[in-house]
Amino acid sequence: MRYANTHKDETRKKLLASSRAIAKKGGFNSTGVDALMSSIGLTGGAFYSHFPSKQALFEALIEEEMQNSSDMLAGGEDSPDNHVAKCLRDYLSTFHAMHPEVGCVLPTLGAEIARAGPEVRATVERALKHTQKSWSARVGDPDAAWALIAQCVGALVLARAVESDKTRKEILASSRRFLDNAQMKDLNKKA
Amino acid sequence: MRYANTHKDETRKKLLASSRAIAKKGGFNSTGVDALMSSIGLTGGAFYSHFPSKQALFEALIEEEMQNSSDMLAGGEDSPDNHVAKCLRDYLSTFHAMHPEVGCVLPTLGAEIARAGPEVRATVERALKHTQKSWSARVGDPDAAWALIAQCVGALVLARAVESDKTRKEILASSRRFLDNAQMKDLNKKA
DNA sequence: GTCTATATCTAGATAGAC
DNA sequence: GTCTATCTAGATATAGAC
Repeated sequence: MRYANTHKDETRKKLLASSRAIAKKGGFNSTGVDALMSSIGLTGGAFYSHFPSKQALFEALIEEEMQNSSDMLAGGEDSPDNHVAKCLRDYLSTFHAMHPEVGCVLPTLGAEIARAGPEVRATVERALKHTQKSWSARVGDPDAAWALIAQCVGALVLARAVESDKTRKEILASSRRFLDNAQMKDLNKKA
Repeated sequence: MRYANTHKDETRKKLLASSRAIAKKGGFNSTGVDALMSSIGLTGGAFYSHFPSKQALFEALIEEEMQNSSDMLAGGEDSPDNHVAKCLRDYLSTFHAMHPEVGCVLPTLGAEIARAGPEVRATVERALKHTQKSWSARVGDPDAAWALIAQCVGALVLARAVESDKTRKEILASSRRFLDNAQMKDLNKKA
């Protein structure tokens, strides 16, 4: 063979990594296969050795993204008591708002997910429920767990939709303070 | 003239109304000018008698949408004390989640707004601040006002991103209960 | 596995007839 | 103001050479 055993895997990994960033920044539909491939130094035609269609890439991409987010947010058994508070602080940061390419998929691709097929949405649902369950155990309130997730996603959407830095920061800070004031098991311990 | 004085205005109105629904349902970028025009019984070429570009339509559309939402959510001086609670109940309804075409723009087009120019985002910012100010006065807490808006938008994104009706309803109900339990001036009065 | 070339389709936008 | 026809550009996807 002209290429090493690991070559295909590595290309696929690079393609996924690069596509995730590009799609989160500019939208998935709005980005062409050529652009995705040239971002890893290849041409458009080579794409179809890795995925049967652009849609298949979307599915793989969302699965990977949700897996990552959900693992990070849910946290392990060894996570500190203030794990949720830490997640909220990071999620609701200016850095996150300013860098969609390395952030959560939901604020950027949520609408495209909503329009996607049942398999994609089932993947998203599984991951969300995983986070919600974990947070529910930590904060001692299943409703609050869903509400925290919603609050985070919504605040990011708003923060990115406004024009001024001032308002952006205000939205994020207000969300953080609001959640800090909510009485939940571990939220009031210092992050 | 071959067309009545009011003809152009009416066509423009119909175009805007139809485009709003279509864009909120399927995304703005993903929908072509031909589709928008044929939805009001015209052909693509006629579009450019009403807007200089597709982007100009987007700007007009977002402005109109945000104006409507913001007027509705902010409410007049004669609004009842439980105005905010009523808004939350309607916003966080299954009906809203199932009918993006007649709902708020932010959950569906928030990401596209984030990628748009400064003018569009400034419009959005103005409208959001209007709602926030009004709600802040009503609930007596500026942070809570931003948080409520974020919670609403985020919950809708999540509700539409999941696959099962059960989880969708759970997310919306949890958000409603969480906000009901938050102690704010008018939130605990029956909606 | 990747390349170039290409087929096919759809997009935004313009020109000129009516 | 709207139509048809068309230009140009970009998209997804395939074919065959290397």
